[in-house]
Amino acid sequence: MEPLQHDSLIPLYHQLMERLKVSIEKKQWSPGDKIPSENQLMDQFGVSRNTAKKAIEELVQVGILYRIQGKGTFVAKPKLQQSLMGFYSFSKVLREKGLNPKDIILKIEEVKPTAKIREAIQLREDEHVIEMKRLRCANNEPYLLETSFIPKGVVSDKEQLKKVGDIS
Amino acid sequence: MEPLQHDSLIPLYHQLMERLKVSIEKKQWSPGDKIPSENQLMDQFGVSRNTAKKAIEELVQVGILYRIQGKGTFVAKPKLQQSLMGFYSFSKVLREKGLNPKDIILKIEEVKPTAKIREAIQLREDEHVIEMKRLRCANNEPYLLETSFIPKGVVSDKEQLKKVGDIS
DNA sequence: AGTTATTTGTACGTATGTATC
DNA sequence: TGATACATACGTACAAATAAC
Repeated sequence: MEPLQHDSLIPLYHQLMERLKVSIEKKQWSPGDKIPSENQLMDQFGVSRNTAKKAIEELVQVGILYRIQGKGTFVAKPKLQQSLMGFYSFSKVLREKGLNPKDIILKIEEVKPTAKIREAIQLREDEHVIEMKRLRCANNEPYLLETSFIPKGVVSDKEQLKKVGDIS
Repeated sequence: MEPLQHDSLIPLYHQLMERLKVSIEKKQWSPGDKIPSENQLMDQFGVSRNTAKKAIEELVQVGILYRIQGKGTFVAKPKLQQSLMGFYSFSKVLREKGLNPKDIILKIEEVKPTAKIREAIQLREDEHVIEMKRLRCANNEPYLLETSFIPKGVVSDKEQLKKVGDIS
């Protein structure tokens, strides 16, 4: 492993961040795997613990890693999987902004898609979709009425979707 | 101003974060205002510069503050205004996750809402809505067909919405 | 059950670089 | 030029959670 460039214009923590990111993308570590501890990164890359920590925290921030005090730092689930969760979690963003959001699910049922919908969403003929109508609220004020057609393959069943809807 | 509790279970940077947040919510500072520098916060609250910085960075993270090197730290635009941008920027989240999202707007026009929609979204009788049909894609794969009815008051006109749609 | 080692979390101090004024 | 403010980076110490013995 080549050393980091301590005289570079690019901050050390950023260089380290990239190294870690690459290692994950190259599948050197898999989701759930423990990556080296801060102390180990210190030795391996010749940086201070603070710098190692900062690099890790950046990656935690973007959802690539997660940390458990006393245990270690681990590779998070792949981006796609995460973002599929995020698809239905607009309100999570709102909550992070302190907006106390609430989505009221008006309708949620499996339907046979019309030809038009099937074409738009590129489904096979036999695939079903779930239709969900949601009234999206922030601070108890509705702001958006939304109808979504979700390929059934994306979520295993209605219950799961409902659950996602709740936490979303 | 009461001092922070250095012996509390709640971390200092978290306490300071709350103080700053409250000051902003109480309108002691307005959007665009400069808040005290790290050094000033050090003196005012009796914490180290690192701790002051950490508190600020947390608030930057959630979009309450923003910083400009050499100038200072400033209060960001109100949350609601920000989140209204976020309403139509699912894809921003996806891009942050590296998913190269693209929303194809299939339809976008001003319509008279049906009574049902008007009731759901709590509109006055004379208010119009914008109907938007979007095909949401990630990595060139469509995953969701969405119909939204957006109160006209939320966005000034179709052009603005389209713009938001583009960057979203 | 208790002790120790490991790992992350918090907090301090210091120094230097970079951008703005 | 100098003063101010944020950015990066080092070091240190102790606390808290976990795991292993």
